[in-house]
This record gives sequence, structure tokens and C-alpha cells, in this order.
Amino acid sequence: MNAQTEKRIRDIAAELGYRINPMARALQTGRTRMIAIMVSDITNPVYADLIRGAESISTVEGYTLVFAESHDSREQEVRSVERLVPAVDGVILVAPRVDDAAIRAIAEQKPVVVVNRAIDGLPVFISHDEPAIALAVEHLHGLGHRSLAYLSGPSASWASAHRGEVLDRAAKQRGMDIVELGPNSATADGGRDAVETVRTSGATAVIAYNDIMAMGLIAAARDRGVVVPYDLSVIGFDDVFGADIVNPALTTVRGPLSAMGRAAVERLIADVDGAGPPDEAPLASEFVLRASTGPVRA
Amino acid sequence: MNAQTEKRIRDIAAELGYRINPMARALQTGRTRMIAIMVSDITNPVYADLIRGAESISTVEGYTLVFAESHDSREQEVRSVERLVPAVDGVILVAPRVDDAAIRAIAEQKPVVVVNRAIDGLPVFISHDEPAIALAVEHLHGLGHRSLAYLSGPSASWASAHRGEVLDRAAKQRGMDIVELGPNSATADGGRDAVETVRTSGATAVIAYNDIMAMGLIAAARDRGVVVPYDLSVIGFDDVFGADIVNPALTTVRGPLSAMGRAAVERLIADVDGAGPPDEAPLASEFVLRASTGPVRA
DNA sequence: CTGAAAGCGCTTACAG
DNA sequence: CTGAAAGCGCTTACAG
Repeated sequence: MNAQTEKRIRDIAAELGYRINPMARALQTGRTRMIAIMVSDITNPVYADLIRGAESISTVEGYTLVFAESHDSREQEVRSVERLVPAVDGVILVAPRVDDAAIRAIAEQKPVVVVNRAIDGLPVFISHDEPAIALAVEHLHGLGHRSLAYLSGPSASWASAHRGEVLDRAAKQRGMDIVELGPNSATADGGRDAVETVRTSGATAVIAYNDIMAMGLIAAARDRGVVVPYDLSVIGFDDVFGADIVNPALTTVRGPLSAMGRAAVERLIADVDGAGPPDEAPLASEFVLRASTGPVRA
Repeated sequence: MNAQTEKRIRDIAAELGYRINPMARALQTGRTRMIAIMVSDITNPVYADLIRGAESISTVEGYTLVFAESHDSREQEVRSVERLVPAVDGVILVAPRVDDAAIRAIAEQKPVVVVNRAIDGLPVFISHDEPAIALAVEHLHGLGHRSLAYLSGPSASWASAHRGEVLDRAAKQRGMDIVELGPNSATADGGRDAVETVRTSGATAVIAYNDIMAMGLIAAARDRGVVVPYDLSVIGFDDVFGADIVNPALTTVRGPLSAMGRAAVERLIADVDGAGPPDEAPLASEFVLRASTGPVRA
């Protein structure tokens, strides 16, 4: 077919609104050009940026993003993923709650990329928190704090344990005391309910597993007449939506969520295509200094 | 085939991990059992509940949810939807920014359900705001307010105009003055930047197009020494994540987001199946009284 | 280079 | 009721 007739055909096809039937193509090629992303809780604003990053790069690469939520249930997580697996070219598991064996079982069927959780033998994207956490601890040290508390999240959360460990090392290195208080629900109420424990711990500064807990803690503290940052310094994680609007604006450690979403998709597509892993950006967290931390009271 | 051999075959199939190939089935049936949902901004926490509602009912009905984001761009919105249309059985358009003609063009290809925007001839899900808004206005009236301001959102937002109109009627009915101040960006900065206009308007209470703007306004007011609710009452819309944690906790009007997501999916599936429209729940908004409103200053 | 044929894995209408 | 055949709309390997 010469170029001219090809053009004519394409023009007419466009005019008639012809589109390739993606199912017919998928049937033949075995590739659906779809990617599944599984998060535990879409209501958690942290995932919004991650999904946004994943969606935008997917679109650019000509893939469509299928979305599923586990509602923090392991059964629901496997059930949804198993249901999706036949329809997609690969799956992104964000902070999966299921055990390693279940994840590996999925990875035997289709390429899997894991975000925010370590697991051997699979591509994993975890934010590099050490430098930002070091900065946070340094900041508290400079303010005179010597006794810290870490308000941990749910016991099943890999990220909570990870943050606790990094924090522990950073504090001890600088000769500061640090206690872990928890586990707690990763909600505002989780933070609220911890206010008593925090006060009796004697810590002058507390780092919460996430901003939501930090906000809950601050609200509960205020109700008891202890005002942040004068009586207590508080740092969160994630820089969630609204962290800069609350009073006091929240000092926090922000993860590279959007970049992680993009990196996960890029890696997954490379795996699907059998290409080598793409260059990976550093994915470093960032210390965001705002108004919820202050000098220790004399 | 008798029941026994059928069972044997099913058992073996299960053992071998056989799954129906959804692409082959879709090719034959013309039904992909996928639904696309298009939102303008996934970072807007309002959509989280809506997507959650849509996802959970989709999963129950055996459909999978494809997610796309327009980033508030009309071009991106049509491009993404056009790309998705051949792959899905129907699409849900949440607060679409494109014009009616573009929406109708999509609806000619696949069933479409529209959320948070009126358009003739298509199934539409809009929250019923009147009673909740009446309650809000009544509440302000009881507090002695007689001069209100409505901080509107973007001019392209159908919901912003709608809320403005309902508010206007409710206020006038009670003999209260109300001015519309806007348009504003539907962000915290949009609220912040409006603080001056609000003050010079002389209004003693302001209703913002959404909670985010309300929070921005409250923060900016505080910076200028005017404290909510003593010097100014503020009401938002949406009851976003964090609205109950900020100080003062935000009085707001909450839409039935999750129910709307579910209703939209149910209606879409009914249309796809050629079934009659399902029973529709009322989808009423709710007035949520918290701490950002108070008696007018003497 | 061009064009006809086979085949991806299902569903469905039809013959036996 | 059972089973073989056709066909969904593509891609790809192959014959001409």
C-alpha cells in the first residue's frame, strides 16, 4: 500500500471514528496495557499524590490505571488483586498488608512492584527517610530537646516500624533519649488518645507516625491546656493536605509520593516490556519546618 | 456432561489456576466489565469518598474501576475519556469541565453518568443541598447574623454557582443580606486572598464554596488578628478530611459523596445491562455544626 | 513489499 | 441435552 492510499484510509477511518478494539488487540498480544494499583485506603490523602503520579505517567505511556482498595483487609486485598491480575499487565502494591508469600504468589503471575514495604526479590520503592529524619532530630536538638517520644502507628505497618528505627538511631547518635509509644491507630483519634501517655512520658517533643495522628494529638493537648509548640513540640510525617493550614502549621517530614507513583509505574512498564530497570531517581524525603516545634521550656 | 464430571473438571481447573481470560470474553460479548471514572483532581479529598463508594460497589458487581484525572484541563479530560471509551462499558464524569456537547459526544459511544453537574438528557447525580443549606442559614440567623457573604469558587464550577443560588434564596427568604464575593480559586490560597474583601464587605458570617477555602480564610483572618468565630463566623462545604481537627473545628455542609459514587455506578451498570434505572436514594447533604460559627458581635 | 490465512480464548447459535 | 463450529477484531507469521 502506498503512502497516499494509506493516508486516505487513515483519514476515512478517523472520520468514521474507528478505534482499535483494545480487547481484540489484548487477546492476540497477551498485553492489555492496563496496570492495577492497590492501596489500603484511598481516603488517606497520602495516597492521592501517589495515585496522581502513577496515573499521569501511565497515561503518558499509553497505559490505563485500574484502581482497587483493600480497606485494610488482607482478604479483600488478595481477592481484589487476584480478580484484577488476569486483566492487567502488572500490579503496584502500595504498602500491602498481606504476607510475603501472598505477594510472591501474585508476582508469579504478573510483574509486581511494591511501594512502601521491603520484600526480597521484588522491585521495591521506599522513600529514603534518613536525611530528613536526621534534620528533624537535629532541629529538635538545637531547640534544646533531649527527651523525645515516637508515637508509632499500627503494628502491621512496615513504614511505622521503619520510621521508628531510623528515628531511634538518629536520636541516640545525638545523645537524646527516645521512647516509642504505641502501637496506635493511624488516625486523629489515635493521636488524641495518646495525649495522656505522651504527657506522662515526660518527653518534650513527639514525632508522630503521621500528620493525622500529630493533628489529633495537638487538638487533644490543646483541650488539656497544653499548647503546641510552647509546652510541647510535635512533628508529623507525610505533609498531608491541610498540614500547612492548621494552627499551628505542622512541622513534618514529606515523602516523595508523586515521584514514587511515577517510579513504580515506570519500573513496572519496563518489567512488562522486558526492558532493563529504568534509571531510578533518589526518592528522598524532605524535612518541612513549620510552626509546631519550638524551644524546650526552661 | 453430568454434574460429577463437571465438578471434577472445575476442581482440576481451580487446581491449575485456570481463570477466564477477560479479554477473550470481552471480545466476544462486547462487554469489558470495566467502568471509567474521571475526576478533575484526585488530590481534592472530596473525591476520595466518592471514588471509594464507586470502587466498592463496582467490586461487588464484578466490575473493575479505571481511574483517570483531568487535572482541571478540558483537553486532558476529553483526551483521557476518548482513550478510555473503547475499553470500558461506561463512564462516570465527576464535575466535568468540558461543555455539554463534548459530554453528549461521549454519551453517544457509551453510557455516561454525570455527577455534580446538571445536563439534560443524561443521568445525573447531584446532592440535594437545599435542606442542609437552609439549616446553615437558619443557624446563622439564630446567632444574630443578618449580613452574609458567599465566597464563590471558580467560575467554571457548576457546583459553586448552584450553592450560591441556593444560599441566596435561603438568605433572602429570612430577610438577610447576602453578597457573593468571587470568583476565587477553590484552594486555601483562594480563601486566604479573599480575607480583605470579606472584611470590607461588612459581612459578619461567610459561607465558603468549600472547606479548603474556609480554612484558608480562617488562617488569613487569624494572621490579621480577627479570630473565628468571635469576630467572624465561617461555614464551609464538603466536610473534608481534617475539617474536624482544625481549630476552630469547621462548621460545614457535607455532601453524600460515598453514596453518590455508589449511585452513579449502580445507575451506570443498569444502563449497560439495559435494565431500568435502579431505585435512587435521596442523596441529601447534611449540616454539620462545629465551632467556627458563633453569635454576632454586639 | 503485499495480501491472505491462522489463531489468540472465549461465547453463542446451531446441528445432531 | 451435548458437542462441534463459527466468529468477536485484532496481530503476526508466512506464502506469493
